[in-house]
Amino acid sequence: MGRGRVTLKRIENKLNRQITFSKRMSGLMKKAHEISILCDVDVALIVFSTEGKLAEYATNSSLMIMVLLT
Amino acid sequence: MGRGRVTLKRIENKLNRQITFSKRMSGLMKKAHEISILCDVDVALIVFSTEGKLAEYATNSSLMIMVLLT
DNA sequence: AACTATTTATAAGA
DNA sequence: TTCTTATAAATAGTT
Repeated sequence: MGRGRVTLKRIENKLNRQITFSKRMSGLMKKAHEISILCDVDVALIVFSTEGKLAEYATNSSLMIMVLLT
Repeated sequence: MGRGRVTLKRIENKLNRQITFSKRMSGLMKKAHEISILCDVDVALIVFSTEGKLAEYATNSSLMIMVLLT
């Protein structure tokens, strides 16, 4: 997407990696939300690094899973 | 996307709902894989309905979580 | 299961 | 670092 092709390889520059993470995480959560509504499913999504948990998304009914993992 | 706009509402037709689930689940797992590589993070993604678990995706290091939930 | 017209996501740029 | 925009990518409807 965007101005160039994606190369599936760790982004070495830390700032660029953080920027990409922030943008893509929004996209991923939006997609997760959409599939949950459109297809009437529950979704639990957890993203973490060695630093700890970075982000999470969960529909109501899968909240229990998130609690277990928090 | 595609030939029409998305309306964020449960797809009532069961076949269409299953088709959309299949298409979007592929997309979601691809995106999850991409962010894990590009941003060097671990991702766990679980999708289920009242029928049971439908799909899952997890990077190596978050496999433990998936095992807990299986 | 393929195709493609279009919408949507996003990499760079400002 | 929020906003823009050119372009890549996802996908809704179709076959």
